[in-house]
Amino acid sequence: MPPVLPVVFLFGPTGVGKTDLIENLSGSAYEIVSADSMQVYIGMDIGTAKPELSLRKKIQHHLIDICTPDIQFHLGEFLRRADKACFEILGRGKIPVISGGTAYYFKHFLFGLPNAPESDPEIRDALQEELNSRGSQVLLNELSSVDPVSYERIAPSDHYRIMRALEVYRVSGKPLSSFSVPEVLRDGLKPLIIGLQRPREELYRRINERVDSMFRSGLVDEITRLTSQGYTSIDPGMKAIGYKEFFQSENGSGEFDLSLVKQEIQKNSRRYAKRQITFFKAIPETMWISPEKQEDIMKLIENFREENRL
RNA sequence: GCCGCUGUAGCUCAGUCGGUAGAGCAGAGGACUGAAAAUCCUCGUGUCCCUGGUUCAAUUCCUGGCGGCGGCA
Repeated sequence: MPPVLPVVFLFGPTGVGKTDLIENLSGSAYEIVSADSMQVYIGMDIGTAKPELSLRKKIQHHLIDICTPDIQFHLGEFLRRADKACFEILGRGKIPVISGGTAYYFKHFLFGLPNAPESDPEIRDALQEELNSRGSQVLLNELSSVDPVSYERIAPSDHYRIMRALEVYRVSGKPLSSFSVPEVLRDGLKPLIIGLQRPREELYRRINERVDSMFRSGLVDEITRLTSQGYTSIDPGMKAIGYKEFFQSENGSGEFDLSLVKQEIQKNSRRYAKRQITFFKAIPETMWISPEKQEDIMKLIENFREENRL
């Protein structure tokens, strides 16, 4: 019998108002497990809209500031740490609240890891090198002979997934398509899934305003500090929205057109929010609700906690 | 005031040797097998500025207006 794991999901697109809701949760009854692939990085505070230290003091947060931006954080690491954190929180007699915007992490927290082997950086680099020097057709040909099922499934222009499929084959000797994808909830999981949504227009307005306020709070200083620490566009953390745009717009002399950078960050954030919404919609048993309905949401969470009293 | 250029999708513009039109961006929908803030797929009807004329037919040619931009005064 696996241990029972009651857990609250609180997710929604960037800028929807997750943090504001968490402000209302009691730190003696709940702890937060962040499901955010970028807030894990130390020193990236403003651009990732990390919760304030004061909030993190009021209610314990996990999986924030756990590695430096040169490290590639990934799904497997998230699941290991999130599971561990959740059980520890339960051990303290509290309910874990997984909150964030990385939909992929939520999905696999529910269903578990895919069975395919984890990535191998050396093979991945080698594949990238082959792609650059020989072109995608060579990789496509290889994929069609080694894993025709994936070849059919993956768009020819989706180099990212082509490389992943070849990587799996080179690592394991078996095609990616031979590995099954979990389709039922993990044993013992008892989730309350709350999805936050707002009218699109309102969400975009909030995103634009939040990017403005990031600049007022010193986003440029943050980037300057990170680059002076030696981080460059190739570091995994620097691929985040709010950071990569600075590298892209740099005109060689170390100068950037700030208003252009800001516009790009706003645009990329809006598009990201849209992709998040699409992904979240596919997560089953989600109760969609407006973050304005704070009382209702709190009641849902409190009731869930009552039902799962240890 | 005169001369030249210009007015087409939310924005920037292309185009129709006369048969009511199409790109990029913005935007919308979707996918997602250990990088996911990644990666990829699909989606374009709008008084073609207004007016009159020529014509079977005008957004396209012509007249006259009204905007905009540039130059000369």
